[in-house]
Amino acid sequence: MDRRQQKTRKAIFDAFSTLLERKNFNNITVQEIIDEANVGRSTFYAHFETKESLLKAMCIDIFQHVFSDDLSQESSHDFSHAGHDFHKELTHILYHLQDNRKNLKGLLSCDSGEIFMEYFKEYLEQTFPIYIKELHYDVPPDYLLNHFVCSFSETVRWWITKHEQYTPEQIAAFYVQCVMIK
Amino acid sequence: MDRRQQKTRKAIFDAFSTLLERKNFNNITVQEIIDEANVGRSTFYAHFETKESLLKAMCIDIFQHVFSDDLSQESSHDFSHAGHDFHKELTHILYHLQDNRKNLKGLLSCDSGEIFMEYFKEYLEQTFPIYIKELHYDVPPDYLLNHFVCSFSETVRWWITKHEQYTPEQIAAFYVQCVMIK
DNA sequence: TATGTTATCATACACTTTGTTCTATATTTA
DNA sequence: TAAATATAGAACAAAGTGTATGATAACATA
Repeated sequence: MDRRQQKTRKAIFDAFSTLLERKNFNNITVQEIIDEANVGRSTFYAHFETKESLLKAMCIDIFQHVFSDDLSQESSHDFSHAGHDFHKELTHILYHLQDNRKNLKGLLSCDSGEIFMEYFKEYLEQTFPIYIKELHYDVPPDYLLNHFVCSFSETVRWWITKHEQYTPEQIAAFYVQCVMIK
Repeated sequence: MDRRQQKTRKAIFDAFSTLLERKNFNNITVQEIIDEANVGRSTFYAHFETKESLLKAMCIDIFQHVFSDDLSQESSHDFSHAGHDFHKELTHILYHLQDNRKNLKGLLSCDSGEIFMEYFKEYLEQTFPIYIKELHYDVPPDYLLNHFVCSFSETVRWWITKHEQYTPEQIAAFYVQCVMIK
């Protein structure tokens, strides 16, 4: 990739991130991003079709780091250890998210929040099934998956936006305690 | 209230509802609402400041019906009956929501979904505490409340948008089973 | 019924934002 | 070095927003 493209892309990402700390996604204009990034108008549109494309690209960027080294490949998944592995995987994800908390606070603000959460859930829907497939609830399987996925993503939102004082381990413990019937 | 105002308000609400069935909130323009409602431009702005105000007004309208006759006033709240009352209250809310499912499907579509969900959660946050105050989890109280509220609102979204075949009783049962540790 | 009040309509308007197109310039790659 | 490519900057059309105006119609009330 051309160094110029890399620099431009980074400048736009950084500018977007800076703006997200100050204001809602919907109230940020392309012009502001351009000014903050110190980049030409046509240059921005050479990289991203719309403001939404930029948001999506940033989400994908974050999730690539969070879900790249997949713990589910590393550890055993006997039924007996399922709870323990699940807890480990969650903590792992939470640590990666904590590294991005500066960006996440902006992404989770009001309007862009829904978009971020949608992508987040997509990843979780791929990750969670192996951990909950052994559970026997009397509910439709896709309801159960939705419940686990939504509860966790909302836990993350609760943590990042309002309760940063807790550690990833604590957050994982809160979640598991509420969601796992013993 | 002037009959003309009532008629205009209803026309705008109906138009908005119709448009929400066809397209996302963010892609609906004020001009489209005006055309569909067959109402003058300045008339629209005499009623609502922005498109978002209209959305908010519609949400409030729905929730007024859903949460108006508050079951929590009617029934006993001994600890022993808490579970039963909670189930009854949930079913009651779900029936009201089912009556509005035509509007809700539109409101829950992508972009406006977040806004609807926010208001919905505000109401639930007022309704739920009495039902969960007796539960003793080792998690922060506001995390627990957030967990119950989010799980239920996401249950509603799951139901309205994708699984309308279930009855309110079934949905309430799914939720309670997943959320209540026995 | 007569009268003052108020909501509506239609139009026009200034303003903001968007996304495209163009050319000259600078940077990169081979 | 030469060809290819990314950028800056400006200009542009198009779409949407919210406001202001005066004429008309519907309303409430005495």
